[in-house]
Amino acid sequence: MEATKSVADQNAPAVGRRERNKQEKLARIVSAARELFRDRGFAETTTQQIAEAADIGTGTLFLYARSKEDLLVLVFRDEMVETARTAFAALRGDEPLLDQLMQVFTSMMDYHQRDTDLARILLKEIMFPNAIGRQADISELLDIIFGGLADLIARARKDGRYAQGANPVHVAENLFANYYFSLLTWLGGRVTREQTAHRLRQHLAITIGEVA
Amino acid sequence: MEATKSVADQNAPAVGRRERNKQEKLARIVSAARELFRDRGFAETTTQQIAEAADIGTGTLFLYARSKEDLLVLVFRDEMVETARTAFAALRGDEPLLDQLMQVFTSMMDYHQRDTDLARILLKEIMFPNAIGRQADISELLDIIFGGLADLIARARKDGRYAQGANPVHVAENLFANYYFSLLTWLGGRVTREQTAHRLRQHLAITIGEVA
DNA sequence: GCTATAAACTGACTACAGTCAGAAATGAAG
DNA sequence: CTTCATTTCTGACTGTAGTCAGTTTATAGC
Repeated sequence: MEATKSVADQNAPAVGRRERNKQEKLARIVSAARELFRDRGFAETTTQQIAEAADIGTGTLFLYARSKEDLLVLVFRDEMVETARTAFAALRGDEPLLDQLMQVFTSMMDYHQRDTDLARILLKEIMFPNAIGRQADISELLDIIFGGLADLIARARKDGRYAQGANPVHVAENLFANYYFSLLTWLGGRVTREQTAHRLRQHLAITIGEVA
Repeated sequence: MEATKSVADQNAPAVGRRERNKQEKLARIVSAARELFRDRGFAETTTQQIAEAADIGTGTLFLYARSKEDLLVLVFRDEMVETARTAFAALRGDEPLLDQLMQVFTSMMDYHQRDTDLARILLKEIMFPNAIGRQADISELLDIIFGGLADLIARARKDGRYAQGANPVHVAENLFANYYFSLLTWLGGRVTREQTAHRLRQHLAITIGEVA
C-alpha cells in the first residue's frame, strides 16, 4: 500500500525492511486480538475472527503466536508489567512492610478484578511457568515482581522495619507464592475479594514474621 | 452377565439396582481411562478411545464425566489422597517441624516424579480450585493436606518445637502455597528436583520462622 | 531488468472435545 | 402382557484450534 519509497528506505538494509513489516503485522494482530478479547471474551473469540480482523490468513496467525493462549499473553503482558511497575512506584517508602506488600498485591488484584474470567485464564496460562509450547516470554514481568519485592524487603531491613535475617530473594518468592495461591482461591470462586485480601494479609504476616 | 438373581436381589429396591449399574459403569470408564492415560499419556488419548475401551458410546462418557479433564481427576484423585495420607502417617512425630514438612512434601513430589507430564496437567487442572465446569470433587484431598499440616503445626507448638503464635490453619495454607509454587517452578522445567527441594526448604523455613 | 533462493503467507483440511435429537432400556400401573 | 413415563444411552454431528502442501512475495546476485 506504500505508493512511494524514500531514499532512506531504499538504502536501509533489506533485513530491516522485512523486520519492520513483521513488527507491524504482529502489532496489527495483537491489537485485533485485544479488541476481540475485550469485546466478546477469550473463549467466544475464534482465531479465524482474529485473523480476519488483522487481515491475514488463518495460518499466518500461528506464525506470530504459537497458540491462542500465547496470543493472550502477548495481548495482556504489557498491561500487567505496567500494573506491577506502577504498584511499586506508588509506595511512599516509610510505611510498615506489611502495608507496602498489601498495597502492591491489592493493586494487582484491582487489575484482575476488571475481568475475572480473563484473570482466571491468565493465571492458568500466563503465570504457569511452563515453557513447553509457550512462545511469549513473561520473564520481564516476573523480574519486576520478584525484584520489587526483594527490594522492599532489603530496604525495610535497612530501615529497621523488618528484623528477620532470611535471604530477601527467598522471602520475595515466599510472598509471591502466597499471593499466587490467594489469587487461585479467589478466582476459584469460593471466596469474596475481601475475604481473600484479609487471608492474604495473614499469610504475608506469617512469612515476614509479624502478628497480623 | 448375571445368570441368576438371588431372592435378596429381587427384593432390593429398584433404585439400588440402577445405582449399582451406574457405579459399575463409572468404574469401568475410570479404569479404562486410567490404563489409556498411563499407556499413551493424557493428550494422546482420545475420548473416543476411552469410550470404546469402556464399551460405551461417546456421548455416554460425558454423562459420567463433564470433560476429559474431569476424567483425569476421577482417575488420579484416589492415588493422590492415598499418597498424602501415607506421607503424614509415616512421620515419627518427634522430628523437627521443618524436617517433618519436608518429608511430607518430598513424598508428594516422589509421586509426581513418576510422570511429570501428568503432574503438570494435574497441577494445572486438579489443584486449580476452579469449580466452574468441574464435576469431580477434590475437597477430601485438600482436607487431608491442610488438616495434616495444621495438625503438625499444632503438635509442634505443644511440644515446644515451634514457637510462633500464628493460627495453625493459616500457617498450613502458607506452607501449602509455597509447596504448590515450588511444584510450578519444578514442573515448569527450569530447575531440577534437587534445586526445587532445596529452595522449598528455605521457603518453609521462612514461613515457620526458622533459619534454614 | 531477470533468475534463483529463501522467507512469508495462505486457506482447505484434520483431529478431536463435547452436544443433542432421537432410540433403547427400565420401571410403574393396570 | 400392555401401555406410558422416565431414565439412560447413542453416534452422527458441530465448532474450532492448529497444520501443511502449495503459492506468493521479498531479496540477492547477475
